[in-house]
Amino acid sequence: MQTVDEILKIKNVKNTAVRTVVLRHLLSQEKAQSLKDIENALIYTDRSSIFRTLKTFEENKIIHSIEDGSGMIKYAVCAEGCNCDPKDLHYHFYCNNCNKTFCLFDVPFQNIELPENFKMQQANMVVKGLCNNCND
Amino acid sequence: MQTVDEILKIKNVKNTAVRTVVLRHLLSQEKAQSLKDIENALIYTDRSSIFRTLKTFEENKIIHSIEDGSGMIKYAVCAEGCNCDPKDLHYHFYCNNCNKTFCLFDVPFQNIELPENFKMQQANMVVKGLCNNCND
DNA sequence: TTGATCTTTGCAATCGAGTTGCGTGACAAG
DNA sequence: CTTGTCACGCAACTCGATTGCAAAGATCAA
Repeated sequence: MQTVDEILKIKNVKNTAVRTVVLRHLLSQEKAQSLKDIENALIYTDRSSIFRTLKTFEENKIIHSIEDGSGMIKYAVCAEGCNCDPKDLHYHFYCNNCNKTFCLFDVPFQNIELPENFKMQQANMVVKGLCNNCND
Repeated sequence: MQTVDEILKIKNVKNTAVRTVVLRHLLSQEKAQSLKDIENALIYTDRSSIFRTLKTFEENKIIHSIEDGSGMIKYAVCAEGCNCDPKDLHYHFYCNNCNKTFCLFDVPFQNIELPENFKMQQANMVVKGLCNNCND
């Protein structure tokens, strides 16, 4: 696992106090985090600062965002070497019971045969159901 | 194509003035519609009435909702015989240029191998890119 | 038909996630 | 030291989604 400093350096993003704590928090979580999640975890950091930090991270492909249908955008750290190209896509899983969102890096992402003359640039794939903790 | 009356009857939803115009509008569009789209099209119908109508339609599986990342939930009429089960799932396509959302009923939806003990109940699959009109 | 009851509708208000404007302070270049 | 750029925190705002409430309409039993 790369460190906060290494990631920021590789992605050419200047290191600041807020960026460090936000990225450290994201790395420490196994589930994708919403702005509110981060806000609640980092009570001394302002919401708008976290917001702008997330935008910066997303622009620089440090994190990617997921629309899981919860009404809040979730963010997760990109895998090493990810460029957020179609080839880097992966499925997400949203648990209807515990409301957590996982990146399914290990589930193969198959090619989708689009209709004539449609071009894929990105995708947001969310499978919903029960996660291993909630599925009895 | 089924008529508005037939669909409401099959799905056991009482026919009312608002329901008729909303469903008729949805049927007439080839793209998924947001609440605002419908509001703009049906200028004599109140937003909250449309909103509650959409909720009713969704509960009764007349329509399904799509989170395409535009920030607005889009709605489209379910295909005939759809029960909104995993087997009825299909991909959606969001055009980054014209901001329209299509149901890709003809694109086969493959089984996804979830990790051990994860259970799929629904899915929200959105491919983003350029549609046939916008892809030069 | 009448009255009781339940549902639908329209209006206005509220909620909440996301976003922006602005002033301050830190840091860097010259 | 001066100047410029950038990050930060605070407060305000935007806008789609949602709800409370009362009036209008539908339903049903007598």
